[in-house]
Amino acid sequence: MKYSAQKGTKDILPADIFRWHKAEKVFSDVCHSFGYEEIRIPTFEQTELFARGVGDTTDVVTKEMYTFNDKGGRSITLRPEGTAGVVRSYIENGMASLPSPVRMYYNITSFRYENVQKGRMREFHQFGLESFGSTGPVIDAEIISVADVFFKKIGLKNIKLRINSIGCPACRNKYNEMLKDYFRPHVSSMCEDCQARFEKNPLRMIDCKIDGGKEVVQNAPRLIDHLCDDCKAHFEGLKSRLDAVGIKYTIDPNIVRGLDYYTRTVFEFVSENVGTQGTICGGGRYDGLVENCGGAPTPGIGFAMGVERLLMEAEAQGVLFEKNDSVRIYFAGMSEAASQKIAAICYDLRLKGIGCETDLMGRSFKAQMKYAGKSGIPYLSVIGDDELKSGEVRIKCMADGSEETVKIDAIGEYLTDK
RNA sequence: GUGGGAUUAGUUCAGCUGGUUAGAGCGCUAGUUUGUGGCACUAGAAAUCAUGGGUUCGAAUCCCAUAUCCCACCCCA
Repeated sequence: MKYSAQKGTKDILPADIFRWHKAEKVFSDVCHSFGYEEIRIPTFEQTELFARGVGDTTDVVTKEMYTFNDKGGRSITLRPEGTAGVVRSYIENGMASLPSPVRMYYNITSFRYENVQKGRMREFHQFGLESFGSTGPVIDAEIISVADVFFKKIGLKNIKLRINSIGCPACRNKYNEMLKDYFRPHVSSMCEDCQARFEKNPLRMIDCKIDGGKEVVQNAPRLIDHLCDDCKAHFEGLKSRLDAVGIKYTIDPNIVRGLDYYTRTVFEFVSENVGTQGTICGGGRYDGLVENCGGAPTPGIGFAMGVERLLMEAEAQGVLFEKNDSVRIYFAGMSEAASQKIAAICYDLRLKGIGCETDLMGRSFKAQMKYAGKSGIPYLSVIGDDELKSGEVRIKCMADGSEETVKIDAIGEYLTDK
């Protein structure tokens, strides 16, 4: 039997892991610099939470969830995103009593049963963050700047920020009615999807790929022009805050977001190298979500970033990720006695936090040298009877071939100074 | 759920219109005589040619189905 990784899943191999470590480090550092602390939530939750939180009419919930009954008869779902779980945790752990805003970031895998394509997997990784308790546009702008700073720190260029406001339930309902009135005479001439959208979610008709080019669609009233006064003020506040910091953006009235919980601010960071799945990071405000999940009315906002997409973009842009070689020195042994001494030396060095390697294959001296050369380990030392007798070794710098003599007890210090 | 392209050693690929023991580069292991590497040379291991059927005297090669991979629709990170 030949086993293979399941459709839509991928191994992250040792040869590539340094890129992930780097991205994770930068993300957590940036989040910490804004005062966010990490939260780790479970991989699965009760199905109901996602149906409630993400919205039971969304594609994610209706056709993309990994749902099963466990042996106790509970309906379990592998998280399709992180927000619902964080919200659950916020409520369950009484975080409302913590100083506001409560800010958390996370690094998780998510699961969606979808057809695979470029930048889209069934198990994928997300960096995300959530902030609870603040209504003002100040936090909206700050969330966006976390992502912006992160992209700069990673070294990505030309990631475009697009923002929009989809209003509060009040202005959105009013707008939906307006849209329906507008489209009603034209529905019959539109695509099947749009005919379905007309009843369920007319907002979506605006960014339809098929009918999008039609004059009727292009001239349709835009939500951004029909916000209530409060929502309008909020959006203006966000823009002026972004301007103040110098973050560039474009207003894209077509950003809708497919998760039901969003209100007011929605945004995306988009690239052109990830195929048609260009959204590297997407997020927005969700003022009704905590209450909807059983908590006290609490405003919230957050984003999620697709790590695979992020790394793909980094690769496409030729961003360099440094790989720090943790193994500093290779010891080649000339005899059994030498190799026993080497084992003791290595043990000591590792206690001191210095990485080292020696032969594990029973190789000849020559073959050990070959391995040392190919492995890229920066320093080399040969230990044989002479060294055992003298208590001194010669340490060779592989890059330039220079050698220095060092007492065996002082190898650690020698390497630390380098 | 719907389309298009692909699937041959660990990996990247050859294998022409069906014809004996399926090849190469890279990688891997060992050696090129015993105290200094990456190179070079030599040898070796490694493939039920994605899986299951079918056509044929004969299939990696032709046909069908399934799976997986890549890309796209939809949707999202």
